Parts: sequence; C-alpha cells; structure tokens
Amino acid sequence: MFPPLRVEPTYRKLSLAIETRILERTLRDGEPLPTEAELSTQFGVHRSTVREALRELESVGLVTRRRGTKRLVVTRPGAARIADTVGRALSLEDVTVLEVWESLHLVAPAAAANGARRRTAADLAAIEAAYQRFTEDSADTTRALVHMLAFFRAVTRTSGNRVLMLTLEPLLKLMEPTLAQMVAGVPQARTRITTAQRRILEALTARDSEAARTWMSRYLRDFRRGYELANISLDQRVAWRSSTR
Amino acid sequence: MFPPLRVEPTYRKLSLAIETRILERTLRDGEPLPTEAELSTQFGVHRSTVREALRELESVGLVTRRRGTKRLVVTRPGAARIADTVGRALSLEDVTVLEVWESLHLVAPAAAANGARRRTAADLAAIEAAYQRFTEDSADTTRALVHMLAFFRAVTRTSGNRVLMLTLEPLLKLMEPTLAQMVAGVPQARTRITTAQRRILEALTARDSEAARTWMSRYLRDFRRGYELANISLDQRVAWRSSTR
DNA sequence: TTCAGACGGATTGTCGGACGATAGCGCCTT
DNA sequence: AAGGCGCTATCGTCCGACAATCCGTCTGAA
Repeated sequence: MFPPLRVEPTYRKLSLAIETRILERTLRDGEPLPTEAELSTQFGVHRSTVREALRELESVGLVTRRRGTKRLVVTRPGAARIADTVGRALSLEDVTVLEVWESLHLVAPAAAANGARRRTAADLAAIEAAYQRFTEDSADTTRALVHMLAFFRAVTRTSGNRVLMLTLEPLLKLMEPTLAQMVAGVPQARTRITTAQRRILEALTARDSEAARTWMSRYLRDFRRGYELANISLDQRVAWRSSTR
Repeated sequence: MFPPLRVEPTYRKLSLAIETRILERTLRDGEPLPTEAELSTQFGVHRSTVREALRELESVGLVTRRRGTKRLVVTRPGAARIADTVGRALSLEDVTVLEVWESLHLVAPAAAANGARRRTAADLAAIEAAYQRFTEDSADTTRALVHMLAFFRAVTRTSGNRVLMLTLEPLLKLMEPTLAQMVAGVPQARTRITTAQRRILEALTARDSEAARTWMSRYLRDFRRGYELANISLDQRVAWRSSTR
C-alpha cells in the first residue's frame, strides 16, 4: 500500500521554498526580495506563478510592500498581523466577549506578576507614560482606548515574554469595541481605570508581584462590572471588521 | 493637508471583498466558492487577478481545497492553521523555549482550574481516553507525544473557552520537538507523566479546581526538571519546520 | 435495477506575451 | 550640494492558450 502522494501546485512549492529561506534566515528581515522577473527565471516558472506565490507570502506577512514602494521586502509578521489573523479566526468561531475577557483575565495578571520581578526602569517609564496619557487625554473615548491598550501592552512587556505579548494582541483587538462602548457608557469608568492603573504601576515599581497580579485582576474584573453597568452582554459574539492594513 | 490616500491593488480589493462576505456569513463554511471564471466575470477583472486574490484567501485558510478536489470551499482557519501562523511568527522572533514553557505554564493550569468547574462527562471521557492511550502506548516517543498533546487539548477543552484552545495550540506545537527530546532522554519521564496526568484527571473528576490547577502546574514544572535532566537548554530558540499542510 | 467503466465538458494550473503606470536612479543644472 | 528631469526597471493587470484532471452523465453488462 502506498500513501496517497500529494502533488503540490508550483505556486505552493515556490512560496514554500521562499518561506524556508526566510525561516532559515538566508533571506533576512528588511532585505528586498528579488524581482518577480528574476524569481521567474531563477525558478524557471512563469511570472504569474511567481506572483501567486508572492501573494501567499504577502498575506501571511512574510513579505511586505512598504508604502509607496515597489519592491517587496522580507518582514516578520508582527503583532498586528498576528492579531488580525487570530482575531479573524476567533470571530469566525463565534467566540464570545466572555471568552476573550476570561483569557485576558488569565494572561494579564500573570504577566504583571511576572513583570513585577523582571521589570526594568525603562519598562516602568513606558507604563507611566501610558498612565499619564490616559489621565490627561481620556475625554475622547477613542483616544482613551488607545492609551488603555498601550498600558496593557507596556505592562505585559515587563514580563519579558514575547509569547505573552503576541498572545495579548488579538485579545486587546477583540476587546476594543466593547471596551469602547463601556468607557463611553459608564461615567465613573475613567476614575476607576485611573486608580487601578496607578495601583498596578505602584506594585510594579515596588516589585510587588502579588500586588501587581491582584490589581491587574481587579482592574479586569472592573471591566466586567462596567459591562454590566453599560448593559453590554458578555455572551455576545466578538465584533470584527477586516482591517485593510 | 490631505492624508496620503492608499490605493489598494485590485487583487487585494478582491480578496477583501470575498473575505468580507465570509466574515459576514454570506458565504458559509463548507460552501464552494464560485469558479475562477465566474468570479472573473462577476468582478470584471481578469482571471489572473482573481487567482492572486484566491491565493491570499487560501494562505490564511479562509478557503481550502479538499484533497483531490478542484473547487475551493469556504473554511474557517482551524487550530492547526493558527498554530502554524503563530508558531512561525514566534520562531521568527527568536522566541526561546523558556518563553513558550512559561506561557504554557500560565495557560494550562488556569484552563484546568476553570475546567474543574465546567467539565462535562464527555470532557472527562476524552481526557481519560488520552490518559489511557498514553499509559498503554508510550513506548514510541512520537506516539507518546501525540497522546500527551491530546491530553493537554482535552484538559483545555474543559475550560469551555475556545480562545484558550486556540492559544494553546501554537504553544504545544512549539514545545513538541524539545518535549520529544525530553521524553526520549529521561527514563523516568513516562512514569512521572502518568502520575501527574492521573492526578489531574482525578481533580477534574472531583471538580476540585485548586487541585487541578496545582497538579497541572506541577506537571509542567516537571517538564522543566526533565529538560534539565535531559540537558536541554531552556534558552535555546524554539525549533520550527514549515509544515507543507 | 444497479454498478463499473467510458466519455465529454468544465475547471484549474501554468504558460507566453503585452502594455500602461510609476518608483527608483542617475544625470544634469543651478 | 541640492534640486529637478527623464529614463528604465518593475509592478499591476490584461489577453489568450493549452494540458491535466475532476465531475457529472451516459452506456452497457451483470
């Protein structure tokens, strides 16, 4: 008995070949890809085929076209790209706000607890900056949201764990719409957010791991309360809009 | 001052249009996509352009070709696809085994703790099955690994949180190579794994949330010890091989 | 009637080539 | 040296073609 042999189309073999080169760092981040014509002759296939392969790489973020530029350059799929991919997948699974909240409530406090031990002065400065910006510039809901997310990212970064950073990103993106609704709809939200953020900042400054965890956890539980106050159901599906990027 | 207006190429507009239809469920999971020719006439663009758009959708897993078939069908990017994307991204970021282990150590015990409350009889059966298979069929490292991963998945599923399930997947995939090394290199590993799995199973059966958390945590810490015994550095980068899929 | 195999049309994969738009680069001027 | 100009390379899109093969249908035999 032979296993069913799978014949990959040329465009897939091609994209895989290039992907491999990128993964093994033969093609490095920032390096421009050869031109389509060049690839076409090098691989001995038609340019259309090359282009199909390039579209594959482009859509997973392994190559990117810088704005207003022609050549494709090798890139690493950044946090934004991952957030996009994962977010889309989750929304297609009809994931609920509750599930996302739970996950966030799981990741963020742990990250903060870890971060309390490892945090550097620079980390602290970044968190403080986000905190400051929120206190000073939260009248507009959209801007307030931006600062809140920045705070989360800065705190998570203290953990020194890039996996957590990457994991966090889609969660934030998925929470964003309802979070905005909540901030807009609950008058006392800003005050409470400020307080919690300050506590978290203090805990991180004092390298108090447990306090950091606790306050981050409370912070997130407060979101939940806010949702109730703003009459936002946690059972609704997460919203998703395809980002043009 | 005008903002720089971005002109998207046709193939991107196209893939975005189709993606939108999928996201809003106008095109449903399992439904076949129109023919390339049909799309070509419907959108009024050349077939080559359509194909480039399709490659984009295909590579993010929104459409798939079933084995030995011609038409593309709409699909949701499943766990495997996500694991692939995220895993590749993480490996390109030179993430270390330690970071992945930490993340796993963060997610899995929490999932188990949650699961202890929510778990159903079916969940339990699935976990037990994985446990059984491991005890009975762990001579071969590869197969042992398969069962271990199944155990993780089954336990995480009890949490009823699909975000966690999705988050877990890339972690497992990234741990796999070193985990295999460890299991192969540490004689007492199998026994310890069996014990820990049994304890976790018992805790979940008893709906003992804290025990579940604790034992899962110990289980994972045991991995770390195993790594030391097998002389596997936690500071090494995670391995990654592009899966042909 | 049912099932295997033959047949033809539809659909995909790949190719050759073409052409307009424009990004990138060197040259020239000031 | 800085800035403007024009050329060329490269990309985006299109036209059309053809082989391979999947799929549905039709036919003949059991």
